[in-house]
Amino acid sequence: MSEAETNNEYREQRLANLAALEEMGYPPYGAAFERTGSLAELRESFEEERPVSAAARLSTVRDMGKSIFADLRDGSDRFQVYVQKKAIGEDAFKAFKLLDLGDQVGVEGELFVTRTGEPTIKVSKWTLLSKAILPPPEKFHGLKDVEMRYRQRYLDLVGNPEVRELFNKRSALIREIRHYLAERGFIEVETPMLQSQAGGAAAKPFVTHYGALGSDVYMRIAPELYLKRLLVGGFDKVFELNRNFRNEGLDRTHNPEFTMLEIYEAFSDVNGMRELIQGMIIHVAETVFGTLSVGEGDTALDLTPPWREATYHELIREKMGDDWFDLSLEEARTKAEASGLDPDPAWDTLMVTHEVYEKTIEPALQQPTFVTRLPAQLVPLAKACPDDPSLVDVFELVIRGQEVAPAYTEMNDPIEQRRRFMEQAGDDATKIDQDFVTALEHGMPPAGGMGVGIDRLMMILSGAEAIRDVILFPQLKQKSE
RNA sequence: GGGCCGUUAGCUCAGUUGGCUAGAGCACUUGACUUUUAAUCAAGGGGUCCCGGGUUCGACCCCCGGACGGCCUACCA
Repeated sequence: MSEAETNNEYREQRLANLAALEEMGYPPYGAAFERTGSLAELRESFEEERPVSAAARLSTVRDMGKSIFADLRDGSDRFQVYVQKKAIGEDAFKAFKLLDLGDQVGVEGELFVTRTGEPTIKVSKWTLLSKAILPPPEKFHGLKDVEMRYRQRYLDLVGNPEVRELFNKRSALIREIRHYLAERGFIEVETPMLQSQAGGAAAKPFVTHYGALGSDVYMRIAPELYLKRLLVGGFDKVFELNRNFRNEGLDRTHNPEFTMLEIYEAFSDVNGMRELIQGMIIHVAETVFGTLSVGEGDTALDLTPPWREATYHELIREKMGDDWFDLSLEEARTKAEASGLDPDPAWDTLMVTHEVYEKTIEPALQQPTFVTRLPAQLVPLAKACPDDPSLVDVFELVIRGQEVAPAYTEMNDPIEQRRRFMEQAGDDATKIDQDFVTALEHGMPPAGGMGVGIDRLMMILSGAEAIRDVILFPQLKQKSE
């Protein structure tokens, strides 16, 4: 798609207009331009006969012969300008007619209200700021082609104001999260994205090569093991809000690079994390979206606290019957199959149970739910429940069927941690992060920790159906010739 | 990775049981118009019907292969 190179009538016409404007003394790519404010600010502070200047993209033109109405559009609003031949002179008027939709222009003039009640700038002088050589997308329907919307997101943003609004909200959400955590004494840190061991989760990493060291390095799949090192170092409230990379499939809820917030608090535990995340999500819902309810009808979401809390076992029993955990493997498998699942013959009871959870229970948890006390085998970096060593002291916050935030009372026993790593790595000591275990051996305080998928949180709060709708430039395949 | 669906003008979309010059709206060009706002009116130009191959007297349409996208599915702490 090299349409910039395509010779089409639009481009040629616009280049001809550019040349003509240049000839008339309008350099096509102007310099800084002093504006009274954004178009939204002009509208808010409207006052008749006030002299103002504005700069924005030309979005529609209504040519009446000796006068022209045109709309300017910027990231904030639309505003009408009125250009009169008599007012700006014959040459400037003639030149204005050489403008094309999409051109960036600056105008100076006086505010007034038209006969039909439209706030308008009566232009006394105009400046060309940037000539658009390619035409904008269709003005009424906007840009629909999803592929172009993602590949040329700038066109999506120009043509579809609701998209721009969504990304404004994403920015506000991130700002409010940082604000919320800073207010509670957390400091933001930056830990390596290039790691020699990709730890902290169990996903396939991207591998790249570091030439100067002559060795392969991995893009991080999680910052967890570095943040915990900082707990050892005495930072007692830390968070990192940045990208993780996972070399896995691409679908409606997965992008290979995604934004993760990880939070660790020394001397706290999973209960502290529960208070923190509930308060944080309510805070951003209120400040950014102005409401604790999202959507309507069957899928309406209500974030009013307190949120439901249920143990993993309770949810399983609720769905599969009180006797589920007394069943033999065969009986469990049969019952799972009766629920429409297809358990792998090699699986044990734990795996069959987890399949039931992931396929039938989690997706059905519409309202915010803290799922607690998960089987220890599923979570190697969490501490066991004091009353039951087969369970870990964790929660997974599920909203709208999606896992938004897993939180743990963190494992800080170096001996137990090494044992679990070895188990996970199939006893291959080269695959475990020895430096991390060494850090634990120096003594990590008891702590609560949590990861929050920011893209998914954004999807939930905005009602977006696909992760690529909340990521400015989602991963797409490269076009090959 | 597998299945289904889609790709027609710059954009948004019609359409053809396989037929002769492939349509509309916006956009563009020319003309008219000093309060319009998806301005209006008149005239006009614009197409590799995603790409490659096949069948056919004839393919945008049917068949095979491919690219890209969407949905579902699989994988994914």
